[in-house]
Amino acid sequence: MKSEKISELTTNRLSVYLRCLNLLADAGVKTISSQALADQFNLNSAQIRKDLAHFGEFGVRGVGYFVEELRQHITKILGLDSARRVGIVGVGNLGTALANYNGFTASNFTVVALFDNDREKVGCRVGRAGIVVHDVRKMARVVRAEGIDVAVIAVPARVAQRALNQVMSAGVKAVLNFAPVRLHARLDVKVKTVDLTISLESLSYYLARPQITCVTNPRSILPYEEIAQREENELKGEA
Amino acid sequence: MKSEKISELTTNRLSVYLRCLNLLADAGVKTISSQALADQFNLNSAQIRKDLAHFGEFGVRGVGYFVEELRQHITKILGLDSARRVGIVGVGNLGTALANYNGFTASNFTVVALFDNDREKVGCRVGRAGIVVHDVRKMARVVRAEGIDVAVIAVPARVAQRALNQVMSAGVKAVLNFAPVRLHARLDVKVKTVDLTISLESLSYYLARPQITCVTNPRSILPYEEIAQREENELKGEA
DNA sequence: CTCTGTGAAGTCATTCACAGCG
DNA sequence: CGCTGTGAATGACTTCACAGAG
Repeated sequence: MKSEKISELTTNRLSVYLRCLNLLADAGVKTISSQALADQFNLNSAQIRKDLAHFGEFGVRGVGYFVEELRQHITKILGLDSARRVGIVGVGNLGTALANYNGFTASNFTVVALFDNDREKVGCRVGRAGIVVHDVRKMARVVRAEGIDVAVIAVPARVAQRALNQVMSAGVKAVLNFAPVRLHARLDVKVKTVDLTISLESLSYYLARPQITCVTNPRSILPYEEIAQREENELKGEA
Repeated sequence: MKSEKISELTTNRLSVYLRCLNLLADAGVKTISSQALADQFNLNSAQIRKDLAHFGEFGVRGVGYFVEELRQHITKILGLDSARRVGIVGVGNLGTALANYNGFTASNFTVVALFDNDREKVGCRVGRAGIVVHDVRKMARVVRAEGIDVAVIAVPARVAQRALNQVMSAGVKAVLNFAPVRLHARLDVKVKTVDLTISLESLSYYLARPQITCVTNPRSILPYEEIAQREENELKGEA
């Protein structure tokens, strides 16, 4: 394992590889070549080999990679072998939806606490799991008591920086932000923003220019057409 | 307006500039230089000038850009001057949260229909606006009747490709996908995926390596420290 | 022979630096 | 002067292409 800097593009792809390897392992596939893996998502095989090479030599020449082994390596690289405890700040529509979201579990994340500044909401229990809503002002205490590693910011843009500041004061080092603002964080705190406004407006740009051939998802015409045909046959009674 | 290909990185930034210009306009600011704009989000001023130059010469040398004028230009470039009608496929936690999401409105998007394959849900009305849930098999008809431009896929990963195929059959050309899978789309259909799993796992990677200095948000130490101080003073009764 | 790991080449994106307009 | 618009330089990421392991 060399200790150079790994770009976010690489870690994002590792996550994609892992997802695929989990499926392959479930399907009982034992080995896979970088080329076969690359074919799954229109990627270059050298890219995959380079991404993995940052962390060691996992492959066997002439064979490829052992699925189960590589799966475990990437799981460890991404830190998904140890459980993470999540706190969600903001119990609105989004915060509530995220509290119920199952996708966290597969990645070894568990939502253990919710925070809101609305007196009405504090003390309530939310969702299937009945997670309790704490007062934001008690954040530092709850973060310590519950061992929270990761915060999710699901408050209005107006108060997102304030929420982040509280989260940072409480000692949380990793934050997933859904508010459509650029937040200022300490250098030792990792903030990742999911900005729906940017995604939507960027879509709108392409919608306004139907002549532009889609840049994302190139080379994916052939496999689709087949699937589409099959699906369309399943639709009965629609013109 | 030159007709070269505009990268998604550029359209994403345009969306960020627009957000900032809207705030400036509200604050009564009349003109702004690329440098002042760049300072707002740790960006290079040449980057901003280049981004804008793709679409025309909007600036005035020695002065900068007129806020209101540039705001209108970018709004038009992103196609946000004409209203967009959105259909959401999948009325689970996420679909419901999105149906109630206010952020759409600011970008001139309106959610006009929901779709689900669950008989229990079809016919129900969801959220404040009481948007009706249609059977997915009626999608083509509803898309035509309601003039839907944009689809949001909020179904489980397992059935996301099927949902996309139905959406494409119905003639929708722009899709925002929340399912954690790589979807295959026709070349004339723009799909933008928001993958929470990737975001989370990528965060996990940095969490597993506290020694790594955060790569995103560089150069933003000084302004934060002040704000943090102010905020922390607001927190009474917390250690 | 096949498929990895990797330097070298290529492509795309950002930043520099400055001519030239207002 | 100050600030835009832009070629030229740099840097980041991807792909090529091949030596060498199994």
